[in-house]
Order: sequence, then C-alpha cells, then structure tokens
Amino acid sequence: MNDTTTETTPSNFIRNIIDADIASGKHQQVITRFPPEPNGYLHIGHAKSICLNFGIANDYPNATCHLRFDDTNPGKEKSEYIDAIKEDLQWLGFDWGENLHHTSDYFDQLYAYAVQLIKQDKAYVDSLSADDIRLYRGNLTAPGKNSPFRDRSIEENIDLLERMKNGDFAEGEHLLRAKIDMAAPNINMRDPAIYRIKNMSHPMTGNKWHIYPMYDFAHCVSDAIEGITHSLCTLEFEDHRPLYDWFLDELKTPAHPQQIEFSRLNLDYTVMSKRKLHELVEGGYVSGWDDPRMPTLSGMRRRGYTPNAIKDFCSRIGVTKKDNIIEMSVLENSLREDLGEHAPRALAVLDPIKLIIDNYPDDKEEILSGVNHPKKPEEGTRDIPFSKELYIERSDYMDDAPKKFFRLTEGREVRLRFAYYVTCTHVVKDDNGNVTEVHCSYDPETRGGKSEDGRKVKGTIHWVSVKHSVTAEIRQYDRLFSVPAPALEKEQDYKDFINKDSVDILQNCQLEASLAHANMSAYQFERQAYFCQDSVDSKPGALVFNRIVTMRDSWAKKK
RNA sequence: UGGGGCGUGGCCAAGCGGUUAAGGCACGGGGUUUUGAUCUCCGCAUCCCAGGUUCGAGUCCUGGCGCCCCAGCCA
Repeated sequence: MNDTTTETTPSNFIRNIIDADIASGKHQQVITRFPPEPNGYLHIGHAKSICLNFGIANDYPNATCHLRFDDTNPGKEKSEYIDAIKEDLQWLGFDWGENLHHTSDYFDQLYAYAVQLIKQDKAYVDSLSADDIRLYRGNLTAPGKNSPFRDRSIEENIDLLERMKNGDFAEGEHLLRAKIDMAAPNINMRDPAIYRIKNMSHPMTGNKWHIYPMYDFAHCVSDAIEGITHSLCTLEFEDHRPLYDWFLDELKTPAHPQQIEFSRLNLDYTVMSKRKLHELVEGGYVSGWDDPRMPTLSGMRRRGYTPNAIKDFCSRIGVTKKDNIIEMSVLENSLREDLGEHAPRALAVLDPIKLIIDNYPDDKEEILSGVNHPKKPEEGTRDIPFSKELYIERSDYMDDAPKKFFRLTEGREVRLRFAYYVTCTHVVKDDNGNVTEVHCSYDPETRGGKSEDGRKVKGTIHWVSVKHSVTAEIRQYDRLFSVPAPALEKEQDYKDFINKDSVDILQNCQLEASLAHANMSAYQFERQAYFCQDSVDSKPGALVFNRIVTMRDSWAKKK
C-alpha cells in the first residue's frame, strides 16, 4: 500500500551539501547523530531534528544515524529521561540499531585529549572565581584580559587537573580552560571552559569522576570519535563552530566532522523551550509532560497525533537557516490527512438532546448498517441500532433557522445518517426556554437514508439510539496559549497567555454502541472531529476520549 | 562604533543570471457529495530598500534598513 506520508523527502541545503560531499568523494558513507541531553522530554522541535538526521540515514546508501545521549552534566540529567527519549524515538519509527552511545562513554578519551591540550600549551587550569572569570571575560564590545593563572607550567596544570579529577577540590575552586584569545571578538573563543569540578555521581559512571567536560569540548570530540560526517545542530551554535573546529584541529582527531546549523522549529500558540516546558510541568499549569496540550512527543502521542502525521509535517516545513514560526494549521493539515485516511468512522453525540420520532413504533428496533470508511469499502460496515428515541447534537436544531441552515428547524427535513429522513414537527422547551425534545416524523420509505423519488435533502446529521448508546467523557483540547508567539511577548510573562479554555471536558457524551469496545487508535466521530481513547484514564465502562483535532469546518467560518 | 546569522505572497519554501517567480498551508470563489468532511476546479507575489554591473538580476557588486543569536564553571 502506498502511504501518502512516505513520499520522497524534499531536499534542503543540508542534503545539498551532503550530495556534494558524496559526489566529490569526500565521504563514501554518511553518519549523522541525534544528541539529546537527557534533561527533559522530547518535543515537536526535536522531531524536526530527528527527522532530518534519521531521515538522511534512511535515504543515503549505507548511512547511519547515531543516538547519543549528551550526558555531561549530572546536575541536570536523569536516566528516566533516557527511557522516555528512547520510547519517543521508537514511537516515531526510527531505529538507531547498534549505535546507541553516551558522551560519558568517552570520558576517558576526553580526559586524555584534555591532557594533550595542556601538553600543547593550549589549556590551563584557572583558579579565578566564577565571578572574576566573568569580569575578566570582558563584554560584547570590550575585550577580555588574561587570567593571572594563565601561564602556569604544563606540569602544574597536569597535576592540578589530575587532582581535580580525583576530588581534591571543592566545586568552583578550579576550572580547566582552553588557551585561545581573551580578546577574540567571538566571546566563545575567550578561553572557554573545558572541564569543571562537579562533586556528584553520574548515572552512567557513578563516582568515578569529579570533573565533567563542557559541551563545546565534549561534543566535537564525541562526534569525531564516532566518525560523524555531518554534525547538524541549531542556529544558536553557529558562534560555537570556530571552537568546534579549533578543538579538533588542535587535537588532530582522526576525523573532523562538519558542523552545519539550521533554524529550530517554532510553532504558533505554543512554547518550545525545555525550560518553559519544565516550568509548565513543575508549576502545575499542565498535568505532566504528557498532557495532551503539550508540544512534547509524549503529549502529542496521548493526544492522538500519529507518527506519520509528525513526519509528514517535518518534511513539509523544510530545513533552512531562516527564523520561522510555523502555523499550527500546517501540523493540523498533516494530522487530518493521516487520520482521514486511517481512522474508522463512528457516530457520537457530544451535547445530546432528545429527538423523538412520533410516528415510529414505540418498541421497534432496527439494525442499520454504517460504512466504516467512505473511501474504503474493504473496511466493511458495522451494525448501528435504531429506535424511536434518539440523541442528536443540540446544535443541530435551531429556532427560526436561516435558509442556509441545513439542519433541523420546524418544518425542515434532514437525513439521519445511515437511517431515515425525518421532518421536524415541533419542539418541547423547559421553563427557561431551552429545547428539551425535538419531535419529528419519519418517512419509512427512506430507510438507509435515500429516497426513491429523488427528493433532495441537503442536510445529514448524526445520531445515536437512546436505548443503545454508551456514555463517555470527552476532553476537547484547544491551543495551550491565546497568542501566536507567547515566548516573544516582551511586556509579559508567557504564562500570562495560557489559554484558559485549552481544555473543555464534556461528561455526558453519547456514543454509538460499537464504541463500547473501541480498540482502534483513532476514530472520526462524523461531522465533528477525530478522537482517541485517553491512554491513562479511559477504562471499559468509563470511557474517556480525547479530541485530537476537529474537522475542517467551512460552515463555522461563514458564521 | 564587537562578533555571527537571516531577509521571496498571511505562514512555510523552491529558485544556483535568461520562458508569464515551483509547491504546501491559509484565505476567497465554483462543482460533486448520505460527514457543511473528503474530492475537484479556479483565484491569490516581481522577490526588505536604494544605487550599480549586464542585452538580461530574486539570483552578481556597493551602500542602507530590519530581525535573530552570543558576555553559563548549561546544552
């Protein structure tokens, strides 16, 4: 079967570079890597990077993509995040095969390289305080100045580093720095830190180390050790590339990967930074990392997003160096396309109101037949029970409706999907004027929803049989923020823009009987939206469905 | 008056000096339709600005303007 979401990945400037590298013979085989820090959950922005890196590995001959946990900061990282990250990657359908690595796998080699730098007089142990180092660094327009410890002897530096490693010092007492240029216009080149003392154990290496390498040093060396050919990262590391290259040139590593930067993904009406996501979780603004409103992969999975929709989205947005904010509609389009093709259809009434067919026999029941997918007859049909009393959507009836309202109002005929034509005769209201019952008469000649006389019935509405329907809770989700770019609001904190109506819980929804044993990952409740059972709260007999995404609704737009 | 990037329609994004500037999303309109869904047809930019080079520039040069990133012993 042809899957619409696995069409050829569009090219981009990075693939063009790789193509050229292969054509020139610079590389025979391509190796990329996805290097998450295990300090939080993956989000849709990571998916862009994942699809780029693993996508390249999938598309080029003999290419691979390594998964490498960048675990150089035991103060922030936890192994529980490692498991979550692996799960998300597998869910998306990517496979790192044998290539599971940790930066901590290279701690011994990293240390040896650091000693080598000292021996080359390209690194030194600084004993300035953190505050003084900041002062000595200068600022954006003023050059920095050399630390008084910059000219320690090689022997002393090696000895000090050794003792730092062994835990002889307190955190902050010493720092191993590269010896580059304190006047460099690029601040990253002003003697950046290589190793800092952290007297804490590490999830992978236990208590072996009292020093841990910094990103700039560890990342390029790890890439080189693994023979990565193209090290793809986001734009904010562009300024770090000279340092990336400096380390590898000084150390004469066996390989020198090429760092290429691209712009990170921004989606409107949400936030994408790990810091903010942490804050939403820890501040209780959402129910957890997997809250269905979160842009995390775990949240989107629980919400009902599909891996194919996410991958299709990533291929549509492209890869460039331009800052961007992608509209949610692009993601939703990818989702609807996938769900529309794969989700079986069902009838469900979210806001029920009774419809009584006065001329239908009181005790009669019929079993009608509904197609599971209008475009795929091979998916068959299902039985739908019908009787005198039905539930329909409250919004499908209106007093004094305009001509263009193709639903129920007194005197108007509509089709009950898969069932009969019914004509509204009158309604019953309560003391407040709210409609409590819609009364209709039906035409027995229209069983199945069609008539012999060719009469046109413009409107078709969904329904369930009162006697047969099952009750469910439905959680209708909407955008988490009320403004397109909450993180860019200068005057106020992004949390001030959390959408108070981002979830709307309906308790008394009535679903067609077959849904009591729902076992598909997603359904389309016809005319409304796509839904999935909530993976944590839905139980047999106490069903909970999440609204994944609504149907397009051109009628709602006109109103 | 430091350094590094970016600037093609509402949002993305092709374009690599030479037909009327791809495509997607969004939007507007027509048709089909037992989901106001789907499907389908149509419409929708002269490329940040100003000079210049050239027979010819979104693509090259010069000068502006605008936006983003960098002063963690975070990544």
